[in-house]
Amino acid sequence: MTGRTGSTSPRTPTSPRHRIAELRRIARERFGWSDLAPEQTEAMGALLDGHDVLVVMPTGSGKSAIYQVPTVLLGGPAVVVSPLISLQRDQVAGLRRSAAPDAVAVNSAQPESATEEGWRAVREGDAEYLFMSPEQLAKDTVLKRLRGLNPSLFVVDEAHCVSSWGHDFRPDYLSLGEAAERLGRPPVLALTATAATPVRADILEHLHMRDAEVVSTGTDRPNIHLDVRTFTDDDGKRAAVAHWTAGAHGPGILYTATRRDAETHAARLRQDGVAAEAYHAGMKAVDRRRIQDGFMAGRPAVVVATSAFGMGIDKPDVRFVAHASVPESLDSYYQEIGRAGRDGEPARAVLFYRPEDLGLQKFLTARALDTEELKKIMNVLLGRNAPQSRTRVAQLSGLSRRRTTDLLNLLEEAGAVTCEGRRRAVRASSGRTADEAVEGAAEVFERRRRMDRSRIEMMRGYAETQSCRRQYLLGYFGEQLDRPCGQCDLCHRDHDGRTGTTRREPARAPGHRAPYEPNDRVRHAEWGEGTVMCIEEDRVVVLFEQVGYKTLSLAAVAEHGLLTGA
DNA sequence: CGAGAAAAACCTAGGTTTTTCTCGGTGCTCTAGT
Repeated sequence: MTGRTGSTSPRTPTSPRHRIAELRRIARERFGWSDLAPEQTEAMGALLDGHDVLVVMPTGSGKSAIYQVPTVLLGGPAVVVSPLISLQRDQVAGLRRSAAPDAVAVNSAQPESATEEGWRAVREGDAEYLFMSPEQLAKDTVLKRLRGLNPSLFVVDEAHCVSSWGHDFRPDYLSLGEAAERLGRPPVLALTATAATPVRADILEHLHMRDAEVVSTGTDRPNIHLDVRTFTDDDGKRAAVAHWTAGAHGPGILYTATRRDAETHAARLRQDGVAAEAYHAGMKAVDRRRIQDGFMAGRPAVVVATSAFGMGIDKPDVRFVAHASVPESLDSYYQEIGRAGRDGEPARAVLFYRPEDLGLQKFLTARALDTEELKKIMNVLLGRNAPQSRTRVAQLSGLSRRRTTDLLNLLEEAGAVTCEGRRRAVRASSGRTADEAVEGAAEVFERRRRMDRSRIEMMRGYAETQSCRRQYLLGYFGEQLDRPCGQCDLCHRDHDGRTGTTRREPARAPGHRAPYEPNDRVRHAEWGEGTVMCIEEDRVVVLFEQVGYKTLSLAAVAEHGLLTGA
């Protein structure tokens, strides 16, 4: 096999129909997939035409095929950004077992010899898929080598991580767009199972996607029954969680907010004779692997876990996902319950809710901003005319590399610094003092925090809504469900009337147009412009760009003219 | 923001109540010391 360095594969112009037939043939012969869904071929076709594509499809519906099949036609390696090394391993192993082209991974958890062998295999055309973390793509040496390979696709798997992790936990996610540019800017493909409006915006922006085609199959998972149980005291809730989970039909996952709760709930379930194991990031890697593999194979039947568990779990027959405490957003919640019922059979999502639990989530999203540190960085940059590397800025300001990246991202978003050239060197924007820059960055930080807070409030909204849960949930993701779902606790309450409440009518009388429809653009005097997300019976939820999600009473809106068309 | 542990205060000598303190979630990578 000759090396691929320097060669670009010519794209043969073919008719769309011929091309789809070609994709189907490859899917069948190389991957063993008997058919492709229209959404899959649509996304593949767009990639072959050189477009960027954002795909929002439930896990298990064949998202990976969307880059795996076209890569064969494009004749260049695909760079696949994957958040977890364990995930990379699974994906590499899966491709090696098939008749499809081979895959390799580049990461710190394998011997250097293995990594070198991986580079060689891709260079000489023995492998077509190269899996790596965002952190790898932050390194100059890695980007240089990649550029020499002329990648045909830049794929970001689990792309919601850009939004959920990039802003603090794993800042290298925010530099992936830059990385794609530096390795020659092939078409960018972002894959995720769920993405609300602000998450999509984050993905498109930070991956530098241009005129991206959005392919979405709809978020709804109608076979998952939704249920919320509300409690006032902690002990009562704990007892109910233990009792319900012990009696539930597994396999299932019980999510907790803390590692300690994971341990205590698991111990209690074992006492009750349930094959349950705790799982969290504080455990040894071998134990985590053992529990995950065991769960896939059927034992333990129940994993009691923090949010560390789940990504890459594609077990079809998970029958329930219960939450002993609320997560920090509906984005996370839907991601987690989406692990239930992938086989299409009935499954249950139960949230054990106590308003006080929101406090922990508020704490976890309430990191403080150190303006002194921001100022140090700005003073370093303002004292120099030439652009500085990030490492140099860290040295000069006496801050860690990690912290520096974090703060520079903030300053960049505020327009106080600009990044130049291929090396992402930074310099201060002209005409701004250090204080002004710090103020701007603090504003960006505040806006982000308001958004985080408003997400928590939407979580509260879901738990406390009195209308259909699924309508609320889908509304959050910008989708409309025209009638109550009949598959949640509130719809059941309405149908059998056991609780004595009267059946609730839909928000609008027939033939009468509601004052607002989802996706309407509106303006609020104080909160600025926003988009209507969903309408409950007497309330409307609006996503404002500057302040996040807000729930307004329709009566108050009408009486005081709070919202105007924008 | 809230839970649970530890410390302090209580009223009267070692248990009980009140106050203070600490901790809480996600992973990569590189390096130093076994």
